[in-house]
Formats: sequence, structure tokens, C-alpha cells
Amino acid sequence: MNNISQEDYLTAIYRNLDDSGEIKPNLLASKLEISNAAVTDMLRKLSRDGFVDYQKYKSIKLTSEGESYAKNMLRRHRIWEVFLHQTLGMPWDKVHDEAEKLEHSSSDEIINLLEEFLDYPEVDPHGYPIPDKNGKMKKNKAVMAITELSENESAKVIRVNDDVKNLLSYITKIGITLGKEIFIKDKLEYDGSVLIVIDKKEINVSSKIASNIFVEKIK
Amino acid sequence: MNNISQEDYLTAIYRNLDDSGEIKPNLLASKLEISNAAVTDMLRKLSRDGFVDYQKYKSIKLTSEGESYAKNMLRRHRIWEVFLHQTLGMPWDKVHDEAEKLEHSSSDEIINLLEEFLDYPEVDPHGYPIPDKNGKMKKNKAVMAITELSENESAKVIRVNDDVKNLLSYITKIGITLGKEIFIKDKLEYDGSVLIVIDKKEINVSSKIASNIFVEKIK
DNA sequence: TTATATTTTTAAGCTCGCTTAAATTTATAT
DNA sequence: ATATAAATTTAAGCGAGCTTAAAAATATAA
Ligand SMILES: [Mn+2]
Ligand SMILES: [Mn+2]
Ligand SMILES: [Mn+2]
Ligand SMILES: [Mn+2]
Repeated sequence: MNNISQEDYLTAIYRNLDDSGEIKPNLLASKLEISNAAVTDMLRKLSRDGFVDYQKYKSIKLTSEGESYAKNMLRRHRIWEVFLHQTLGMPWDKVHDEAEKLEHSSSDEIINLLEEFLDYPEVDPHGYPIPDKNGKMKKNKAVMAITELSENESAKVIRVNDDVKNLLSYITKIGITLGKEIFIKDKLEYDGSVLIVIDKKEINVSSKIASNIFVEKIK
Repeated sequence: MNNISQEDYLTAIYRNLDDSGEIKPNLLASKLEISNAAVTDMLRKLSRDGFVDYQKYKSIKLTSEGESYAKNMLRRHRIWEVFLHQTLGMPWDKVHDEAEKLEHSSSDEIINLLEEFLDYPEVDPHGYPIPDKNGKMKKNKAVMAITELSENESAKVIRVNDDVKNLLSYITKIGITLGKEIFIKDKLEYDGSVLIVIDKKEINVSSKIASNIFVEKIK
């Protein structure tokens, strides 16, 4: 295929499928920050090319070809992120945007060599699993969003949404990194925000942010 | 700017300037494998954007802005080539095409980090100098094409044209790499080819190929 | 100088990926 | 069930970057 737009559409579709493996054009448009009309247009092309199942006014599915293509894009993206962060020392809140471009410009050969050079990393710098050459990837760990924790529970940060603008740079400021332990001191009813303790400091985190940070309970 | 086509035009212009720092549209078109009409079109845009001096029917010059942009593209390209070859072990006859894409997808920040990681390489895998952050680059060594050598002279390979299709994979087959010593056993008048000795083997090299391999005489 | 060849530009048209505005279909609420 | 809202598609249009064909300018050769 080799087409930046189509590759980004496929990735966005795959990343935002609902529980039944479908997505509506409207959501796709908003994720891609693009008009609904443009989405309709592109869906016809992706359908024509065999990457999505598309019928007017219906939800969209990926074909199996579309799904492997999308997974391979995630693979490229995440391997680049690991390289940029781990090898070049680029901060984790900057690697996503760079990988967003590099993913379209690198052959599978480069990606495979990079993977080997990095010694087969299993997750990207934000905790997302990296598909292997055959599209197999570890299931996301049984993680929960911070908002799902109860008061007085402790948890370890496992994954952070890398898709939400400015989220990473904000949570970096308040000291959250992968592996960090947090403690839920209080849950505030009226706005859904959470009072958490990190490094002995108390911080109030809005529900919008807390819902994008995924953790594993510590017993 | 951030535009693949325009970036490739600028690089092609810079790489093919004549002795007086100019290039004609026709040559540019053939280097880019594109129609003359398309070149005319793009030259208007590059001129509008301040990267080239362009007047109808005249030879093209780069503005100083155009020149720095072009040199920065060469920098990106060549640093990627070094990384791919040296770090990932990709053969030197494959890195050019890959770098041709990566060069458009990487911020200066990535390039600077890569340069540091690679410990400030001075030449790319084909012997071309790498401009530094300020656009300064070593002059090409005082090299000559193999065709300019005389019979019974010895020389060391310093640089190989990385722009000519299939050249690299061919000369790799006959054993030529950077630093290799060659000996001119004979120059054949009628077709301009050269009989050279590499690793004690005699090989006849056409003038077309020999003219793209640059060497330093050994006394 | 004049004829011919080559280069360059102009003109018209194509696909791609987007836009806004209007029409249509589907979903939601009363 | 009906009215209203939201989602989706259609229609028209735009810029980028190409193409081929024709016209115009420049270079080369006789
Ligand atoms: Mn992308
Ligand atoms: Mn990520
Ligand atoms: Mn390029
Ligand atoms: Mn090179």
C-alpha cells in the first residue's frame, strides 16, 4: 500500500474498535481530527482495496488483511518509540509524534533489524505491547484505570494512554512514570477526581486524566 | 516546509549544480525522473517560497535559504545511512533507498541525537561528507575517478556515487568497498574501459562504472 | 543567416486527500 | 408515533503534484 493517510486510518480504526470489533465513521473522524465527509471518502477506498468491510451507514470492520496491516503499523510505531526513548534518550512524551511519522517511512527490514538491536522489547515506552513479526502480541495485562480503584488501595502504573494530547507531558510533571507506585487516598464524588499519593506527595488528578492511566493493584 | 517532494527537489538541485552553481530544468527533470512540465510547476512554488532563484528560461540557483535546507537534507540522509549500515548492519547498497524516505520523517532533534549516538561520523557509507549542524562539511577529498588514473598506478577507493541505480550492488559483487586498493593494469582505448586488479583478481570495468568510483592515488 | 533540434513553458486534465454546505438516513427523546 | 437531533453521505470545490500535447523560446548546425 505505502500510503501515509491510509496507514493512519487503519491504525486509528484498529486502536478504537469497540467490543464487537467495530467502529463508527464519526468516532474515526474525531480521532483523526478530520471531517466526516473525508472519512466516508476514504472508507470507500479502503473498502475497494480490501482493508475494511464497509457498507453505507453501517459500522466499519477491518478485513483480516486490514487487521494485519494495522497491527504491523502498531509494531513499527512502537519499535520506533522504544528506539527513540531507550537508545537515543528522547523523553517518553515526545516519542509518539516522531514515531507517527517514522512508521510510514521504514521497511519491515529496518523494523526487524531494529527489533533485534533492541533485543526484542515487549512493550513500548507507554506500556503498550509490541506485536511480533507474525502479528502476535501479549494481551494487555489485566489492568484497570485509576478511576476504577477504591480508596486506600495501592497500585503500580503499567500503561499510559499515548494517544491523548498533552496527557503525557502533564503526568510526567506530576511524577508519574511506568512502574511507579501510587496510593488512592480519596475519591471525590462531585467531579470524579482522585486524590493520589506519589512519592509521598498528594496530588488531585481529574477523572479525565485518571481514566487514561492504567495500573495493577498491589495487595 | 515539511514536504517530501520539495525536499527531494532541493536535494537534487544541490547535488547537481554545475561549476557556476546552477542547474537547468531539463537535467533536474531527468534526475528526478519526472516531466519537464512538472519541474516548471514546482520551480514556481520553490521560488514563491524563497528557496530558489527562478526566472523563465533561465538556469536555476538556490537561495541561501534553499542551500541550507538542501544541506540539512543531505545531513539527515547521510546520518541515517550511517546508522542503518553501522548500527543495524544493513548492506551499503540498500541504505540509500531507505534513507531517501527516512530523511523526510525525522526532526532535527532525532538527527542530532543520532549523530551523537554514532559519535559524530564524518562520512556516510559511500564516502560522502556529512554536514554538521551549521551546514559545515569537509570538502570532498581531492579524489579522482578511476577513469582519470593512468596505467600502472595504484589507488585507494575513497568514495562511490550512491546516486546511480544498481551501481553499488554491482561493484560490491566485484569486491570494491571503501578503502580497498586497486591497481590499473590496462586502459582500453576503444571503449574507455579499465582493467583493474583487486585482491589479485583482474577485472574489466566499463568506463561508465569506473567514472563513478573515486580514488586517491597511492605513491 | 536560416533551418532544425532541443529545451522550456503553457494548457488541459487526472488522482488524492482534504474542505464546507446541503441532502439524506439513522438514532434519540418526548 | 412523531419530532428533533445526530450521523452519514453527496455535491462541489481546492491545492498539490503529477501527466501528455501543443506552443513558444532558445540553442545548435548547416
Ligand atoms: Mn502516522
Ligand atoms: Mn506508545
Ligand atoms: Mn527523499
Ligand atoms: Mn550515501
